[in-house]
Amino acid sequence: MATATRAGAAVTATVVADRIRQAIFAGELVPNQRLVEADLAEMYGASRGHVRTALSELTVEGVVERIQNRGARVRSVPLEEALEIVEVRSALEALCAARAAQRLGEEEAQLLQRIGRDMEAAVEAGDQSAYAQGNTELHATLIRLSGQATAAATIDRLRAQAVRFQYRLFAQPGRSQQSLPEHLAIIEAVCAREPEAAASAMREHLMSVGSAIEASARTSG
Amino acid sequence: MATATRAGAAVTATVVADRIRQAIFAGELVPNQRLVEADLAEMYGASRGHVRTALSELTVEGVVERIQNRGARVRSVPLEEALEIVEVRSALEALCAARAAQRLGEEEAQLLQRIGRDMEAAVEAGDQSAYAQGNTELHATLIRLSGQATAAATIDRLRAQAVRFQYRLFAQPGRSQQSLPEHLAIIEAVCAREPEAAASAMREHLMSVGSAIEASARTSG
DNA sequence: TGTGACAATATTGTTCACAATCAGTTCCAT
DNA sequence: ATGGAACTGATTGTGAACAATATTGTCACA
Repeated sequence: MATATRAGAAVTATVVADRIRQAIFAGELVPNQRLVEADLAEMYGASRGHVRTALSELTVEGVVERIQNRGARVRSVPLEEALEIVEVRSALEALCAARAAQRLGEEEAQLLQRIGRDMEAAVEAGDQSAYAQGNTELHATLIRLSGQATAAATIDRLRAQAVRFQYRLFAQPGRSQQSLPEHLAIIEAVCAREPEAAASAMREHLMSVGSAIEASARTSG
Repeated sequence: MATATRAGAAVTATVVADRIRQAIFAGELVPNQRLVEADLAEMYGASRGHVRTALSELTVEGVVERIQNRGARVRSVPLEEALEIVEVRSALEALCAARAAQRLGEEEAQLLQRIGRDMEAAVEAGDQSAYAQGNTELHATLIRLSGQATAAATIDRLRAQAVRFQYRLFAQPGRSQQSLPEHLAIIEAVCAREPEAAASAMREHLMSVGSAIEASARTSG
């Protein structure tokens, strides 16, 4: 159980919302888990009112589900919706990849290539954690380089919703071997400043992610 | 000033949020207009607490802006961001158009063609309002036929943010003449069950919308 | 006339107590 | 034993009171 924050600190609704989001992301709060207002208030050292508005905000974001008079729980995203989310992400990240290819400077190109080499090394060394980190870094970097703040915010929210399925993916054996070439293809296309090719490569990669999620869910329940 | 809702009715936070959203959409609340909690509470017959959480939710959605201790106001979306929104919509609606083309039944095809004829007739008759209605119906129908609930929700939210710019667009003389063929091209591609062509046509159309918004904003302020 | 300090007002932020509701349990009549 | 009505404990929903903060208005003084 987490220790309460030091007394007297202003724990506003936004802070509570961040903590809960983070806890869901870290797997400390699992889907369908009940979120009792009083418990959260004590846990984070906030008033119940703040917890309440935090839960309202998280409901709008789609990570929490509320039922009248029955409280809030971590929303359980069904497989079907997770696949939809991947499709939407595919469209948006393809846009970002294309824009990144258009705006790419020499320095940024080297950064992307460095990330590619790290991922390659991680696969060779069999270091899953390093590979996962490289994956996150690559996607985040491309989104950042695209300069599309709106797309970035949208993607962030969608990812937060489907976080459960992301985890399963990296646990899948042989997954990194399959996705590495896809990632390298994206990097290559972006560094070649070819927007169309970059978008294609990203779409192809996320289509493969979708298939992997589906396969993983169908077998492991 | 609007009359208060009948006393005793349960005016929950969600209802207040809907009303405010609607008021912004209808242009009754303009960008940068201050949203004083007590006023809204009286106007909608809700308690201040409900108004407060409604404002929190709308802030998350991006239609309202809040500053600590200084209250809420209707967020003024800058041109730059509006153009970003159009780009993101372009990516998402292209996805929807493609999916709609894949899933299209005979009945739905006839519906689309009917909408197309209506829009054509509206342009010939010079009926701006009918054309705008057809435009809304076409986009909404394609999104619905795509079966992509996630994309639909995302597009809805984005449109709510940029509503101010939509208005200007229809006021622009000759705008319908330009966009009609784009709309017809979308309908044709979808009815031909060609996903790629449908996506292309939609992208092209929204690119044109982007240009028109930019032109309109640069000249009129 | 302009400027700064100060007071008055308006508005938002926070907490708390109480009402409403629900799930589970007990108990009674059949 | 079984179905259902009433009870109980836990939890959420609601509104109002109070505190904190920003904005506006006032006035003395240079």
